[in-house]
Amino acid sequence: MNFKAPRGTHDILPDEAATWQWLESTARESFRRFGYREIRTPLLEHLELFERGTGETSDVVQKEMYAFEKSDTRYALRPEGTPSVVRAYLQASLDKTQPFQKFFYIGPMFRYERPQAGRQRQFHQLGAEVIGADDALLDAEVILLALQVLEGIGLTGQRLIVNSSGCTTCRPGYRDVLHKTLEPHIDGMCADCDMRFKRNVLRILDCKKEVCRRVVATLPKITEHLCDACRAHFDTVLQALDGAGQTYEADPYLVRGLDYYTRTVFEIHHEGLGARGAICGGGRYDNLVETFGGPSLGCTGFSMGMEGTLAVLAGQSGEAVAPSGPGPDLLMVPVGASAENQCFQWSFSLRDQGHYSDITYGSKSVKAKMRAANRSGSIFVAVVGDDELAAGEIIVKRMETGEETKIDVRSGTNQLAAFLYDARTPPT
RNA sequence: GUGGGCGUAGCUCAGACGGUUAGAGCACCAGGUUGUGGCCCUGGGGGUCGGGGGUUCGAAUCCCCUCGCUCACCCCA
Repeated sequence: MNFKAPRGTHDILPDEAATWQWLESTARESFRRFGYREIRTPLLEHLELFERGTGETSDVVQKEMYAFEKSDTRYALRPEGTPSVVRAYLQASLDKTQPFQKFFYIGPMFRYERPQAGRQRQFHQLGAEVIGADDALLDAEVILLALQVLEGIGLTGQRLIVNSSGCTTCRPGYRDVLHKTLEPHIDGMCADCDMRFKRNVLRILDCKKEVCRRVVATLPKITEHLCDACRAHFDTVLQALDGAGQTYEADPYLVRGLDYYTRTVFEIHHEGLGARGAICGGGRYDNLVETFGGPSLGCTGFSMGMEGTLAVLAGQSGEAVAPSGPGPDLLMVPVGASAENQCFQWSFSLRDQGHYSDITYGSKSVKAKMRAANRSGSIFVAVVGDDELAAGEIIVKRMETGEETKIDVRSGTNQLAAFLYDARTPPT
Protein backbone atom coordinates (compact mmCIF):
# COMPACT_ATOMS: atom_id res chain seq x y z
CA MET A 1 0.00 0.00 0.00
CA ASN A 2 1.40 3.31 -1.08
CA PHE A 3 -0.97 5.64 0.67
CA LYS A 4 -2.40 5.99 4.11
CA ALA A 5 -5.01 8.41 5.36
CA PRO A 6 -3.19 11.31 7.03
CA ARG A 7 -2.51 11.05 10.72
CA GLY A 8 -5.54 11.83 12.80
CA THR A 9 -7.99 11.09 9.99
CA HIS A 10 -9.77 7.84 9.31
CA ASP A 11 -12.14 6.20 6.90
CA ILE A 12 -15.64 5.32 7.89
CA LEU A 13 -16.22 2.07 6.01
CA PRO A 14 -19.77 0.96 5.10
CA ASP A 15 -20.22 -1.28 8.14
CA GLU A 16 -19.30 1.59 10.42
CA ALA A 17 -21.17 4.19 8.39
CA ALA A 18 -24.41 2.49 9.39
CA THR A 19 -23.61 3.33 13.01
CA TRP A 20 -22.89 6.95 12.14
CA GLN A 21 -26.12 7.29 10.22
CA TRP A 22 -27.99 5.86 13.15
CA LEU A 23 -26.37 8.34 15.57
CA GLU A 24 -27.15 11.19 13.21
CA SER A 25 -30.76 10.24 12.65
CA THR A 26 -31.31 9.74 16.37
CA ALA A 27 -29.85 13.17 17.07
CA ARG A 28 -31.92 14.73 14.30
CA GLU A 29 -35.05 13.39 15.92
CA SER A 30 -34.08 14.99 19.23
CA PHE A 31 -33.35 18.29 17.49
CA ARG A 32 -36.69 18.14 15.72
CA ARG A 33 -38.60 17.66 18.96
CA PHE A 34 -36.85 20.64 20.51
CA GLY A 35 -37.50 22.84 17.50
CA TYR A 36 -33.94 23.12 16.20
CA ARG A 37 -33.38 23.37 12.46
CA GLU A 38 -30.30 22.31 10.56
CA ILE A 39 -27.73 24.80 9.37
CA ARG A 40 -24.86 23.85 7.05
CA THR A 41 -21.95 26.21 6.90
CA PRO A 42 -18.70 25.92 4.92
CA LEU A 43 -15.84 23.85 6.24
CA LEU A 44 -13.64 26.63 4.98
CA GLU A 45 -13.82 30.06 6.59
CA HIS A 46 -11.76 33.22 6.84
CA LEU A 47 -9.09 32.71 9.44
CA GLU A 48 -10.07 35.93 11.17
CA LEU A 49 -13.49 34.50 12.02
CA PHE A 50 -11.91 32.13 14.52
CA GLU A 51 -9.23 34.55 15.66
CA ARG A 52 -11.92 36.95 16.75
CA GLY A 53 -14.64 34.44 17.59
CA THR A 54 -13.00 31.47 19.22
CA GLY A 55 -10.43 33.82 20.63
CA GLU A 56 -6.85 34.77 19.96
CA THR A 57 -5.69 33.50 23.36
CA SER A 58 -7.29 30.07 23.03
CA ASP A 59 -5.02 27.15 22.19
CA VAL A 60 -7.42 26.15 19.46
CA VAL A 61 -6.53 29.30 17.55
CA GLN A 62 -2.94 29.65 18.68
CA LYS A 63 -1.65 26.26 17.70
CA GLU A 64 -4.36 23.91 16.48
CA MET A 65 -5.77 25.49 13.36
CA TYR A 66 -5.28 24.30 9.83
CA ALA A 67 -4.62 27.70 8.35
CA PHE A 68 -3.28 28.62 4.94
CA GLU A 69 -3.11 31.49 2.52
CA LYS A 70 -4.35 31.60 -1.06
CA SER A 71 -4.29 34.70 -3.26
CA ASP A 72 -3.53 36.99 -0.33
CA THR A 73 -6.47 35.67 1.67
CA ARG A 74 -6.07 33.71 4.88
CA TYR A 75 -8.33 30.70 5.35
CA ALA A 76 -8.83 28.08 8.00
CA LEU A 77 -10.55 24.72 8.17
CA ARG A 78 -13.12 25.21 10.90
CA PRO A 79 -11.92 24.01 14.29
CA GLU A 80 -15.40 24.33 15.77
CA GLY A 81 -18.90 25.25 14.65
CA THR A 82 -20.11 28.18 16.73
CA PRO A 83 -18.40 31.14 15.00
CA SER A 84 -19.61 29.95 11.60
CA VAL A 85 -23.20 29.69 12.78
CA VAL A 86 -23.14 33.20 14.21
CA ARG A 87 -21.47 34.51 11.06
CA ALA A 88 -24.12 32.87 8.87
CA TYR A 89 -26.86 34.28 11.07
CA LEU A 90 -25.55 37.81 10.68
CA GLN A 91 -24.72 37.42 7.00
CA ALA A 92 -28.32 36.44 6.31
CA SER A 93 -29.53 39.44 8.36
CA LEU A 94 -31.57 37.15 10.57
CA ASP A 95 -30.91 39.55 13.43
CA LYS A 96 -33.10 42.03 11.57
CA THR A 97 -35.78 39.72 10.17
CA GLN A 98 -36.14 36.73 12.55
CA PRO A 99 -33.79 37.40 15.45
CA PHE A 100 -34.64 34.32 17.49
CA GLN A 101 -33.21 31.18 15.96
CA LYS A 102 -32.51 27.64 17.05
CA PHE A 103 -29.93 25.86 14.91
CA PHE A 104 -28.28 22.49 14.91
CA TYR A 105 -25.33 21.25 12.88
CA ILE A 106 -23.57 17.96 12.24
CA GLY A 107 -20.23 17.75 10.50
CA PRO A 108 -16.46 17.52 10.49
CA MET A 109 -14.12 19.87 12.33
CA PHE A 110 -10.34 20.11 12.07
CA ARG A 111 -7.71 20.64 14.71
CA TYR A 112 -3.99 19.99 14.42
CA GLU A 113 -3.30 18.02 17.59
CA ARG A 114 -1.67 14.75 18.56
CA PRO A 115 -4.38 12.11 18.24
CA GLN A 116 -5.35 10.08 21.26
CA ALA A 117 -8.36 8.20 22.59
CA GLY A 118 -11.50 9.82 21.23
CA ARG A 119 -9.52 12.62 19.60
CA GLN A 120 -8.76 13.00 15.91
CA ARG A 121 -7.47 15.76 13.68
CA GLN A 122 -10.55 15.53 11.54
CA PHE A 123 -13.31 14.82 13.97
CA HIS A 124 -17.06 15.23 13.94
CA GLN A 125 -19.33 17.26 16.10
CA LEU A 126 -23.01 17.65 16.38
CA GLY A 127 -24.24 20.70 18.20
CA ALA A 128 -26.94 23.25 18.75
CA GLU A 129 -26.94 27.03 18.97
CA VAL A 130 -29.71 29.34 20.14
CA ILE A 131 -29.27 32.92 19.06
CA GLY A 132 -31.34 35.90 20.08
CA ALA A 133 -32.44 35.49 23.69
CA ASP A 134 -30.81 35.64 27.10
CA ASP A 135 -33.32 33.47 28.98
CA ALA A 136 -31.65 31.20 31.47
CA LEU A 137 -34.22 28.58 30.57
CA LEU A 138 -32.57 28.24 27.18
CA ASP A 139 -29.33 27.25 28.88
CA ALA A 140 -31.26 24.50 30.61
CA GLU A 141 -32.87 23.58 27.31
CA VAL A 142 -29.66 23.03 25.42
CA ILE A 143 -28.29 21.02 28.33
CA LEU A 144 -31.38 18.82 28.39
CA LEU A 145 -31.25 18.54 24.62
CA ALA A 146 -27.66 17.32 24.69
CA LEU A 147 -28.57 14.76 27.32
CA GLN A 148 -31.59 13.71 25.30
CA VAL A 149 -29.36 12.92 22.33
CA LEU A 150 -27.22 10.70 24.54
CA GLU A 151 -30.22 8.99 26.03
CA GLY A 152 -31.63 8.47 22.55
CA ILE A 153 -28.68 6.30 21.61
CA GLY A 154 -28.96 4.39 24.83
CA LEU A 155 -25.91 5.76 26.60
CA THR A 156 -25.80 5.47 30.36
CA GLY A 157 -23.37 6.65 32.99
CA GLN A 158 -22.94 10.21 31.78
CA ARG A 159 -22.45 12.99 34.33
CA LEU A 160 -23.52 16.58 33.92
CA ILE A 161 -21.27 19.25 35.39
CA VAL A 162 -22.36 22.87 35.47
CA ASN A 163 -20.93 26.19 36.53
CA SER A 164 -21.25 29.88 35.84
CA SER A 165 -18.28 31.75 34.49
CA GLY A 166 -19.73 35.20 35.18
CA CYS A 167 -19.91 38.08 32.76
CA THR A 168 -17.90 41.15 31.84
CA THR A 169 -19.25 42.80 34.99
CA CYS A 170 -18.19 40.26 37.58
CA ARG A 171 -15.50 38.10 36.03
CA PRO A 172 -12.72 40.73 36.08
CA GLY A 173 -13.30 41.15 39.82
CA TYR A 174 -13.01 37.41 40.39
CA ARG A 175 -9.88 37.32 38.29
CA ASP A 176 -8.30 39.94 40.55
CA VAL A 177 -9.29 37.99 43.64
CA LEU A 178 -7.66 34.88 42.19
CA HIS A 179 -4.48 36.74 41.37
CA LYS A 180 -4.24 38.14 44.89
CA THR A 181 -5.01 34.85 46.60
CA LEU A 182 -2.65 32.86 44.39
CA GLU A 183 0.31 35.23 44.51
CA PRO A 184 1.89 33.70 47.65
CA HIS A 185 1.38 30.10 46.45
CA ILE A 186 2.29 30.30 42.80
CA ASP A 187 5.95 29.40 43.28
CA GLY A 188 5.00 26.00 44.62
CA MET A 189 2.74 25.20 41.70
CA CYS A 190 3.49 23.55 38.36
CA ALA A 191 5.15 25.27 35.42
CA ASP A 192 1.94 25.25 33.43
CA CYS A 193 0.11 27.02 36.21
CA ASP A 194 2.88 29.58 36.43
CA MET A 195 2.16 30.32 32.78
CA ARG A 196 -1.57 30.33 33.36
CA PHE A 197 -1.12 32.75 36.25
CA LYS A 198 0.17 35.31 33.79
CA ARG A 199 -2.04 34.53 30.83
CA ASN A 200 -5.37 33.19 32.08
CA VAL A 201 -5.70 32.58 35.80
CA LEU A 202 -9.03 30.82 35.46
CA ARG A 203 -7.30 27.88 33.81
CA ILE A 204 -5.47 27.16 37.04
CA LEU A 205 -8.79 26.02 38.46
CA ASP A 206 -8.87 22.85 36.41
CA CYS A 207 -5.22 21.88 36.62
CA LYS A 208 -5.00 18.16 37.32
CA LYS A 209 -1.69 18.16 39.18
CA GLU A 210 -1.98 17.14 42.81
CA VAL A 211 0.10 20.07 44.12
CA CYS A 212 -2.04 22.55 42.28
CA ARG A 213 -5.30 20.89 43.19
CA ARG A 214 -4.50 21.31 46.86
CA VAL A 215 -4.08 25.04 46.39
CA VAL A 216 -7.14 25.29 44.15
CA ALA A 217 -9.29 23.69 46.83
CA THR A 218 -8.56 26.63 49.11
CA LEU A 219 -9.37 29.29 46.54
CA PRO A 220 -12.51 31.40 46.60
CA LYS A 221 -15.18 30.13 44.27
CA ILE A 222 -16.53 32.10 41.35
CA THR A 223 -20.05 31.33 42.50
CA GLU A 224 -19.30 33.51 45.53
CA HIS A 225 -18.26 36.41 43.31
CA LEU A 226 -21.03 36.53 40.72
CA CYS A 227 -22.89 39.77 40.22
CA ASP A 228 -26.58 39.74 41.13
CA ALA A 229 -27.72 39.26 37.54
CA CYS A 230 -25.38 36.33 36.95
CA ARG A 231 -26.33 34.80 40.30
CA ALA A 232 -30.03 34.97 39.43
CA HIS A 233 -29.37 33.60 35.94
CA PHE A 234 -27.43 30.63 37.29
CA ASP A 235 -30.07 29.89 39.93
CA THR A 236 -32.75 29.83 37.26
CA VAL A 237 -30.74 27.34 35.22
CA LEU A 238 -30.26 25.05 38.20
CA GLN A 239 -33.92 25.29 39.17
CA ALA A 240 -34.97 24.40 35.64
CA LEU A 241 -32.71 21.33 35.73
CA ASP A 242 -34.15 20.38 39.12
CA GLY A 243 -37.64 20.82 37.75
CA ALA A 244 -36.84 18.52 34.84
CA GLY A 245 -35.61 15.91 37.28
CA GLN A 246 -32.08 16.24 35.92
CA THR A 247 -29.27 15.58 38.34
CA TYR A 248 -26.05 17.57 38.02
CA GLU A 249 -22.87 18.41 39.78
CA ALA A 250 -22.27 22.08 40.39
CA ASP A 251 -18.50 22.44 40.09
CA PRO A 252 -17.30 25.97 40.86
CA TYR A 253 -13.93 25.13 39.30
CA LEU A 254 -15.24 24.11 35.90
CA VAL A 255 -13.59 26.32 33.29
CA ARG A 256 -13.89 26.14 29.53
CA GLY A 257 -11.18 26.81 27.04
CA LEU A 258 -12.86 28.97 24.46
CA ASP A 259 -12.81 32.68 25.08
CA TYR A 260 -16.39 33.55 24.27
CA TYR A 261 -18.19 31.83 27.14
CA THR A 262 -20.20 33.89 29.60
CA ARG A 263 -22.37 32.82 32.50
CA THR A 264 -23.53 29.21 32.16
CA VAL A 265 -20.91 26.64 31.18
CA PHE A 266 -21.32 22.87 31.28
CA GLU A 267 -19.74 19.61 30.33
CA ILE A 268 -21.03 16.08 30.06
CA HIS A 269 -18.48 13.54 31.16
CA HIS A 270 -18.25 9.81 30.78
CA GLU A 271 -15.63 7.66 32.41
CA GLY A 272 -15.46 5.38 29.38
CA LEU A 273 -13.52 7.99 27.47
CA GLY A 274 -10.10 7.61 29.02
CA ALA A 275 -8.46 10.61 30.55
CA ARG A 276 -10.45 13.22 28.75
CA GLY A 277 -13.82 12.74 30.27
CA ALA A 278 -15.90 15.28 28.36
CA ILE A 279 -17.93 14.04 25.41
CA CYS A 280 -19.92 17.23 25.24
CA GLY A 281 -19.48 20.82 26.31
CA GLY A 282 -21.17 24.14 25.93
CA GLY A 283 -22.63 27.18 27.53
CA ARG A 284 -23.70 30.74 27.04
CA TYR A 285 -21.84 33.23 24.86
CA ASP A 286 -23.64 36.55 25.06
CA ASN A 287 -20.93 38.73 23.52
CA LEU A 288 -20.11 36.89 20.32
CA VAL A 289 -22.74 38.43 18.06
CA GLU A 290 -21.56 41.88 19.07
CA THR A 291 -17.95 40.86 18.53
CA PHE A 292 -18.88 40.09 14.94
CA GLY A 293 -20.43 43.52 14.49
CA GLY A 294 -24.03 42.59 15.21
CA PRO A 295 -26.39 43.75 17.93
CA SER A 296 -26.15 42.61 21.53
CA LEU A 297 -27.90 39.27 21.54
CA GLY A 298 -27.90 36.40 23.99
CA CYS A 299 -26.69 33.02 22.72
CA THR A 300 -26.26 29.58 24.15
CA GLY A 301 -25.38 26.18 22.77
CA PHE A 302 -23.42 22.96 23.00
CA SER A 303 -21.31 20.71 20.87
CA MET A 304 -20.70 17.00 21.18
CA GLY A 305 -17.79 14.94 19.90
CA MET A 306 -19.20 12.13 17.81
CA GLU A 307 -16.09 9.94 17.76
CA GLY A 308 -15.91 10.06 21.54
CA THR A 309 -19.59 9.42 21.94
CA LEU A 310 -19.51 6.38 19.69
CA ALA A 311 -16.36 5.12 21.38
CA VAL A 312 -17.99 5.31 24.78
CA LEU A 313 -21.12 3.63 23.46
CA ALA A 314 -19.12 0.82 21.84
CA GLY A 315 -17.31 0.27 25.11
CA GLN A 316 -20.63 0.11 26.91
CA SER A 317 -22.34 -2.37 24.62
CA GLY A 318 -19.28 -4.46 23.81
CA GLU A 319 -19.56 -4.66 20.05
CA ALA A 320 -21.50 -3.23 17.14
CA VAL A 321 -24.24 -0.84 18.19
CA ALA A 322 -26.21 -0.76 14.96
CA PRO A 323 -27.14 -3.75 12.82
CA SER A 324 -25.68 -3.94 9.34
CA GLY A 325 -28.08 -3.31 6.50
CA PRO A 326 -30.39 -6.01 5.20
CA GLY A 327 -29.40 -8.08 2.19
CA PRO A 328 -31.16 -8.18 -1.18
CA ASP A 329 -34.73 -9.39 -1.52
CA LEU A 330 -33.57 -11.45 -4.46
CA LEU A 331 -30.08 -12.27 -5.64
CA MET A 332 -29.79 -13.90 -9.05
CA VAL A 333 -26.96 -16.26 -9.85
CA PRO A 334 -26.57 -16.38 -13.63
CA VAL A 335 -24.88 -19.28 -15.38
CA GLY A 336 -23.51 -18.25 -18.76
CA ALA A 337 -23.35 -14.98 -20.64
CA SER A 338 -26.90 -14.86 -21.98
CA ALA A 339 -28.31 -15.65 -18.53
CA GLU A 340 -26.15 -12.93 -17.03
CA ASN A 341 -27.52 -10.41 -19.46
CA GLN A 342 -31.11 -11.53 -18.83
CA CYS A 343 -30.66 -11.43 -15.05
CA PHE A 344 -29.18 -7.98 -15.31
CA GLN A 345 -32.29 -6.77 -17.10
CA TRP A 346 -34.68 -8.53 -14.74
CA SER A 347 -32.84 -7.16 -11.76
CA PHE A 348 -33.05 -3.66 -13.16
CA SER A 349 -36.74 -4.11 -13.68
CA LEU A 350 -37.32 -5.43 -10.14
CA ARG A 351 -35.58 -2.39 -8.70
CA ASP A 352 -37.97 -0.28 -10.66
CA GLN A 353 -40.74 -2.17 -8.90
CA GLY A 354 -39.35 -1.34 -5.49
CA HIS A 355 -37.26 -4.39 -4.67
CA TYR A 356 -33.65 -4.66 -3.67
CA SER A 357 -32.42 -6.98 -6.36
CA ASP A 358 -28.93 -7.81 -7.55
CA ILE A 359 -26.97 -10.40 -9.47
CA THR A 360 -23.67 -12.05 -8.69
CA TYR A 361 -20.72 -10.95 -10.79
CA GLY A 362 -17.44 -12.57 -11.60
CA SER A 363 -16.56 -15.77 -13.39
CA LYS A 364 -16.85 -18.10 -10.47
CA SER A 365 -18.46 -21.47 -9.96
CA VAL A 366 -22.11 -21.66 -8.97
CA LYS A 367 -20.98 -23.02 -5.66
CA ALA A 368 -18.81 -19.99 -5.04
CA LYS A 369 -21.61 -17.67 -6.07
CA MET A 370 -23.98 -19.43 -3.71
CA ARG A 371 -21.49 -18.93 -0.92
CA ALA A 372 -21.42 -15.26 -1.74
CA ALA A 373 -25.22 -15.22 -1.88
CA ASN A 374 -25.36 -16.77 1.56
CA ARG A 375 -23.00 -14.15 2.92
CA SER A 376 -24.97 -11.33 1.35
CA GLY A 377 -27.95 -12.10 3.52
CA SER A 378 -30.31 -12.39 0.56
CA ILE A 379 -33.80 -13.56 1.37
CA PHE A 380 -34.20 -15.32 -1.99
CA VAL A 381 -31.66 -16.64 -4.46
CA ALA A 382 -32.32 -17.86 -7.98
CA VAL A 383 -29.83 -19.76 -10.10
CA VAL A 384 -30.57 -18.90 -13.72
CA GLY A 385 -29.08 -20.76 -16.68
CA ASP A 386 -30.04 -21.94 -20.17
CA ASP A 387 -32.68 -24.35 -18.82
CA GLU A 388 -34.55 -21.59 -17.03
CA LEU A 389 -34.30 -19.25 -19.99
CA ALA A 390 -35.70 -21.97 -22.27
CA ALA A 391 -38.52 -22.89 -19.89
CA GLY A 392 -39.37 -19.27 -19.20
CA GLU A 393 -39.54 -19.86 -15.47
CA ILE A 394 -37.03 -19.54 -12.69
CA ILE A 395 -36.77 -21.21 -9.32
CA VAL A 396 -36.38 -18.89 -6.37
CA LYS A 397 -35.04 -20.41 -3.20
CA ARG A 398 -35.75 -19.02 0.25
CA MET A 399 -32.32 -19.22 1.83
CA GLU A 400 -33.49 -19.62 5.37
CA THR A 401 -35.60 -22.71 4.73
CA GLY A 402 -34.38 -24.00 1.39
CA GLU A 403 -37.98 -23.90 0.12
CA GLU A 404 -38.17 -23.42 -3.66
CA THR A 405 -40.85 -21.78 -5.78
CA LYS A 406 -41.21 -21.76 -9.57
CA ILE A 407 -42.06 -18.43 -11.08
CA ASP A 408 -43.12 -17.67 -14.66
CA VAL A 409 -41.01 -14.95 -16.23
CA ARG A 410 -42.14 -15.26 -19.84
CA SER A 411 -43.85 -11.89 -19.66
CA GLY A 412 -41.21 -10.19 -17.54
CA THR A 413 -40.81 -9.68 -13.81
CA ASN A 414 -44.37 -8.84 -12.78
CA GLN A 415 -45.06 -12.22 -11.18
CA LEU A 416 -41.62 -12.19 -9.61
CA ALA A 417 -42.21 -8.74 -8.16
CA ALA A 418 -45.59 -9.78 -6.80
CA PHE A 419 -44.07 -12.89 -5.23
CA LEU A 420 -41.36 -10.87 -3.51
CA TYR A 421 -43.92 -8.37 -2.34
CA ASP A 422 -46.11 -11.11 -0.82
CA ALA A 423 -43.09 -12.73 0.76
CA ARG A 424 -42.25 -9.72 2.83
CA THR A 425 -45.79 -8.77 3.70
CA PRO A 426 -46.87 -10.56 6.84
CA PRO A 427 -49.98 -12.70 6.24
CA THR A 428 -53.13 -11.18 7.63
C1' G B 1 5.49 20.56 21.32
C1' U B 2 6.71 16.57 25.53
C1' G B 3 6.77 11.55 27.53
C1' G B 4 5.47 6.04 27.90
C1' G B 5 3.95 1.45 25.29
C1' C B 6 3.68 -1.31 20.82
C1' G B 7 4.95 -2.66 15.30
C1' U B 8 5.50 -10.74 12.61
C1' A B 9 -0.20 -12.89 6.90
C1' G B 10 -6.43 -9.15 5.80
C1' C B 11 -7.55 -9.92 11.57
C1' U B 12 -6.02 -11.98 16.60
C1' C B 13 -1.45 -13.61 17.99
C1' A B 14 2.77 -17.58 18.61
C1' G B 15 8.05 -17.70 17.41
C1' A B 16 12.77 -13.87 21.36
C1' C B 17 19.82 -17.31 25.60
C1' G B 18 20.89 -15.14 17.45
C1' G B 19 20.93 -21.10 14.09
C1' U B 20 17.47 -25.11 8.32
C1' U B 21 12.56 -23.10 3.99
C1' A B 22 8.93 -17.83 9.81
C1' G B 23 3.98 -20.63 12.13
C1' A B 24 -1.34 -21.23 14.19
C1' G B 25 -6.50 -19.93 14.45
C1' C B 26 -9.99 -17.02 11.92
C1' A B 27 -10.89 -14.86 7.11
C1' C B 28 -10.17 -15.56 1.76
C1' C B 29 -9.78 -18.95 -2.71
C1' A B 30 -10.36 -23.90 -4.84
C1' G B 31 -11.75 -29.08 -4.83
C1' G B 32 -14.83 -32.91 -2.53
C1' U B 33 -21.06 -32.07 -5.62
C1' U B 34 -20.01 -31.40 -14.78
C1' G B 35 -25.69 -25.77 -11.90
C1' U B 36 -27.02 -24.74 -5.55
C1' G B 37 -25.24 -21.72 0.46
C1' G B 38 -24.41 -22.71 5.87
C1' C B 39 -21.67 -27.95 8.67
C1' C B 40 -17.61 -31.19 7.55
C1' C B 41 -13.02 -32.95 4.95
C1' U B 42 -8.76 -31.84 1.73
C1' G B 43 -5.72 -28.48 -0.54
C1' G B 44 -4.09 -23.45 -1.90
C1' G B 45 -2.73 -18.26 -2.19
C1' G B 46 -1.00 -14.57 0.94
C1' G B 47 4.73 -12.02 4.84
C1' U B 48 10.65 -7.21 1.90
C1' C B 49 8.98 -10.02 10.41
C1' G B 50 7.22 -1.27 9.79
C1' G B 51 11.77 0.99 7.12
C1' G B 52 17.19 2.01 6.99
C1' G B 53 21.92 1.10 8.92
C1' G B 54 25.23 -1.70 12.18
C1' U B 55 27.33 -6.17 14.99
C1' U B 56 27.86 -11.41 13.33
C1' C B 57 29.73 -17.06 9.60
C1' G B 58 24.40 -16.28 10.42
C1' A B 59 19.40 -11.27 12.74
C1' A B 60 12.11 -11.58 13.31
C1' U B 61 15.52 -12.17 17.68
C1' C B 62 21.16 -7.87 19.72
C1' C B 63 22.54 -2.27 18.96
C1' C B 64 21.58 2.66 16.64
C1' C B 65 18.49 5.76 13.73
C1' U B 66 13.87 6.52 11.52
C1' C B 67 8.63 6.02 10.37
C1' G B 68 3.90 4.43 11.91
C1' C B 69 0.22 3.19 15.53
C1' U B 70 -1.33 3.90 20.44
C1' C B 71 -1.88 5.99 25.35
C1' A B 72 -0.95 10.09 28.37
C1' C B 73 0.57 15.45 29.14
C1' C B 74 -0.67 20.44 27.10
C1' C B 75 -5.47 21.69 25.26
C1' C B 76 -10.05 20.25 23.95
C1' A B 77 -15.40 17.60 21.52
